[in-house]
Amino acid sequence: MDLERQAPDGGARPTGGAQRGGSGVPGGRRRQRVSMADVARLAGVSSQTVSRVANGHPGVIGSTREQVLAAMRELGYRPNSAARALRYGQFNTIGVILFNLSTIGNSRTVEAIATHAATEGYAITLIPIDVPTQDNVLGAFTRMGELAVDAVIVIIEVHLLDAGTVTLPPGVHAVVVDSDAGDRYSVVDTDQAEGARSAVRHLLGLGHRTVWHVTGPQTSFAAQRRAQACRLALEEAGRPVPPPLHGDWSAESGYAAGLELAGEPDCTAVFVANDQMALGVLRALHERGRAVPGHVSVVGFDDIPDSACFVPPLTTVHQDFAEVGRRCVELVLRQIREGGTTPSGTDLVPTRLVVRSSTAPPR
Amino acid sequence: MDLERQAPDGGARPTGGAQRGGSGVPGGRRRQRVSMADVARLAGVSSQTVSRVANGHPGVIGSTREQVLAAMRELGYRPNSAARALRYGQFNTIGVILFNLSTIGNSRTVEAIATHAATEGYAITLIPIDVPTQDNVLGAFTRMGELAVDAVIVIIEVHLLDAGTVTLPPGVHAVVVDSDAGDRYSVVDTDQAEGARSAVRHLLGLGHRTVWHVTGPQTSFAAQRRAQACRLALEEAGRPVPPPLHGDWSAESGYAAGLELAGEPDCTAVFVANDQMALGVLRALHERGRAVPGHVSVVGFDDIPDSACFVPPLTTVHQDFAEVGRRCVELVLRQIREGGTTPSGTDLVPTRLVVRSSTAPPR
DNA sequence: CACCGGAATGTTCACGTGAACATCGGCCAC
DNA sequence: GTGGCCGATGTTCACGTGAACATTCCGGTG
Repeated sequence: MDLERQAPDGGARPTGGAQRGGSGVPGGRRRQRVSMADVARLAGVSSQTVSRVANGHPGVIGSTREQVLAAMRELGYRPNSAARALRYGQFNTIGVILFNLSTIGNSRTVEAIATHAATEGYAITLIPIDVPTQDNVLGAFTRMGELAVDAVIVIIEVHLLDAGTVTLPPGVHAVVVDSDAGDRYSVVDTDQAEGARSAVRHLLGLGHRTVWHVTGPQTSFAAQRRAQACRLALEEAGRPVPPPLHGDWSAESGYAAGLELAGEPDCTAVFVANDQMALGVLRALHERGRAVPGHVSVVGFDDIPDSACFVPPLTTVHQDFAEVGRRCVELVLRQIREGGTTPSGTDLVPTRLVVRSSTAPPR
Repeated sequence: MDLERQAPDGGARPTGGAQRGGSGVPGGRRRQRVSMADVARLAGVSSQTVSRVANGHPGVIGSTREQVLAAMRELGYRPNSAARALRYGQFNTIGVILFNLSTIGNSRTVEAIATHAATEGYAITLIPIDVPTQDNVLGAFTRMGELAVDAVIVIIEVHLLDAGTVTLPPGVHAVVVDSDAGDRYSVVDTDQAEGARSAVRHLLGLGHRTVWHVTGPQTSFAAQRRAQACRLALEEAGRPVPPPLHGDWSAESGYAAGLELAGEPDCTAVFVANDQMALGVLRALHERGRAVPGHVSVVGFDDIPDSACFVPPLTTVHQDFAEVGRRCVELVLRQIREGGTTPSGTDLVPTRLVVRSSTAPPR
């Protein structure tokens, strides 16, 4: 490979036209990068001057700059980020470790992270984890260390199976999404508790005596917090707390819970921990002839786009995933730039109750 | 060079404890990487020997290897991928350019790409595009060129606004998902036509006279192909072709189309181009008192997990996004490894009709 | 006992970039 | 006229790695 490159380099390259053919290579030859030295040779300057032009440094006279720019264009020069990274010890890349990209919330968050990072000149490197164990997270972290990454964002909404919380190597810039590691890392999260509370209060405010709850998987921090806030809100209001039903975020599990709820004659209001399970609940209630919101009111969580088209359109708690992603990037960049202390604490993104047609006063 | 480095290094570093603190840096000092030279010094060998151990090369005697490994562990050494990339001209990273990660299909595909790439030792670098113009794609491509990327996977299911198809710089390893660029690039895609055909045939087979169609956005290749295949299947069977209704993938737009369909008394069967719009159609039909599948049969496309919990559970065409992602990675890796010609052509992933309760013979 | 071969290890260097320093030339003040 | 200064450009070198080549040391062979 190097032989192949150096032969044309010394001989043919500086002759502009020939180089052009070599770089474009429609034929499918291995792409061969153009270096500063190539540009310098064509422009008749030193490679340092090319570097100065490339980085917009002052001290290059106009005519020289023009020559260099022309040479860059002609050769199709692009800086080599590996060399830059080596030089600077900085990579302009943020690593994202996550479990399960198939969740609407997670993919939204990742999208926001990527978009926001891009505007700041950072790229995103993604490492998915199939099974969320402490070992796997650490393994991903090691890979991140080997990769060109300046900081890491960890999106793992699930309790780690073999340890209570995520433990990261110290001294690494990191932000954790949706976890309770707030005392050790920067955490960004939706304000789960406030969201759940607003859902419960909405239902109580309509006149329901109490609110049943369908939880997410017990391994999920978010599910836990929503369930807890739901219970607290009921207790605060002095209402009885019905036993929670457990789901796993899937519509299927919501359906199962809904079938049970349909068998509870005094159940008039349900707060479901996410919209997909709410879809299952709606189906079950419909199949069992329990009208929504006539007999039973239902509130979801997430406000996925589809929820406006459920039958009936779902009252739900809106989560601002984009904002979560944005704040992650901001926090991480601040850490990188200030170079320093990992500020710990939790940054809560507020929610908003979206009232549609699945809730009404009890009859 | 070596003078400056050896002075502090030779002095302070090898003292294990101090170094440890320097590397871990809970205090917040800028993280300073441990290099091969550091390990070599501690182990009392040359850095080349460390390199040999790190890469599992033969020709290192057991005792030496052990010493080096111990030193690595003690210092927490991790190879610097930027330097490796510079050395090899290879980055072990695949770039993914995509428009809209919020689609279930896209996020699934990306997840599969990331997972599969990870098992092959490749990481994923993500660049999202907010508006799918040719310029933006080229811009993303330029960024990819600057970044450490060996190949690119382009996931853009939308016609580019200012040009018919995606045009990529020649001579770059690339795979395109869901596009018609099959004559110039490797393309991986779900077999849209076969899927649409199976949906239509299913409905005709149940005895429906013809099938109405709700399309996706007209800018989408996939939507186009599904619509075309739907029309062809009807024509082949000698059936009349009702005018297609146009949606934009969203449940909302499906709802609008559904309201129109509810006003067509002779409409007994609908093929909707994706499940989310089908959700809207179901809602509209329900609100207008058109029973599904009693009066109207509905078939979707995608088989998103929720569709099993629609009311009624949706008959739909299953898309194997994971397989699409897997094949993308395979193709791209083959191109990287064979170093050569971009094989063009289209690799079609088959679909599967999943029959649930939203279809029945006409009354 | 000189010599050879091969295994273990060390030394040199290049990858592309950019900071630090060196050089060169012109212009101004004395 | 000469010294000094400043602005434009060139030269050197290190970032961390690993291939290629060099060296050392050993046992074995003639």
